Amino acid sequence: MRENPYARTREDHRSEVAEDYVELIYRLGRDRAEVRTADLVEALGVAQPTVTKTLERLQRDGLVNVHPRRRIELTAAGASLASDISERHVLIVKFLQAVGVPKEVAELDAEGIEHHVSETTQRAIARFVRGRQ
Amino acid sequence: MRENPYARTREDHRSEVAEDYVELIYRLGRDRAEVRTADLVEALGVAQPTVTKTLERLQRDGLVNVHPRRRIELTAAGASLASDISERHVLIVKFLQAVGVPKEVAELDAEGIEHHVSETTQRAIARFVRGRQ
DNA sequence: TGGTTTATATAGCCTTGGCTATATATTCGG
DNA sequence: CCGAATATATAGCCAAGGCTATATAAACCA
Ligand SMILES: [Mn+2]
Ligand SMILES: [Mn+2]
Ligand SMILES: [Mn+2]
Ligand SMILES: [Mn+2]
Repeated sequence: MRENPYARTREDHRSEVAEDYVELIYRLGRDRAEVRTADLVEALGVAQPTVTKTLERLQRDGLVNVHPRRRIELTAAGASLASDISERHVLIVKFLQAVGVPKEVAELDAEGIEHHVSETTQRAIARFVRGRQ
Repeated sequence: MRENPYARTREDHRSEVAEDYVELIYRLGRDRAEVRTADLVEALGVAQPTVTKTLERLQRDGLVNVHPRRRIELTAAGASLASDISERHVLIVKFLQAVGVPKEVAELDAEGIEHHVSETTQRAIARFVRGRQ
């Protein structure tokens, strides 16, 4: 029996916030000495209690360790997820740019698209991007 | 000041369920004499009360007219939105197929991706797809 | 036509992910 | 080192979009 596309999309969305948070923590961690709640508030554009509460869920799910009123760290699982989604993000931006989308717009769209690209599609895109360098 | 990609994605998601419902009602309406709740339940893979409640929201927002215990119709606004999103859906499937994604997988991924493709990107994709026919 | 089956509505519950207001802890400058 | 400023935590609210259980209406058919 054929998979239901709407169910797939709903499923994608259940991991979306987690993916964005760990990717962001991962990326910020390369610049700063440590990543703090305020950094995420700034980057995500949501209210501070939203970040605090979301981090609790991510901790519950084993993706981050939060040292209260101090820094936020990725667990091994969190770092692994972050590096996967980060790679996918970069690839999608390149892909969109390759077909003529301006970088700025590609970045905006990729932030949403990245959560809906299957393994199979990711491989096809990677081949395509490689093939035109 | 540069737009926040996370805010854009959150905004996209606020119209996503509406887009899928009207697109589906539109598409089903071409086969069947009339579209009923049960048809949406089947296609979406959610429980029946979920569809009933969602239709109430869509009616509140002026996208559908629900004749209780009878058929569901699109308003002019609903039909217009449906035709836009339907066109985008078809284009994305073609685009993915053009870079080597199997049709089945393209359909699955497109159902999520379609909600995150900007006007600018849609135009670029359309040019690309046209250019290789 | 009446009884059974099927479809829809209604009640009530849950989690996620938003928000504001405010309390409390940490940090920084004088 | 203390007070002000800043950052974080906590309380409490809300809407969306899921769910199950059950009541009721509509459709079918013997
Ligand atoms: Mn994202
Ligand atoms: Mn999405
Ligand atoms: Mn969709
Ligand atoms: Mn679609």
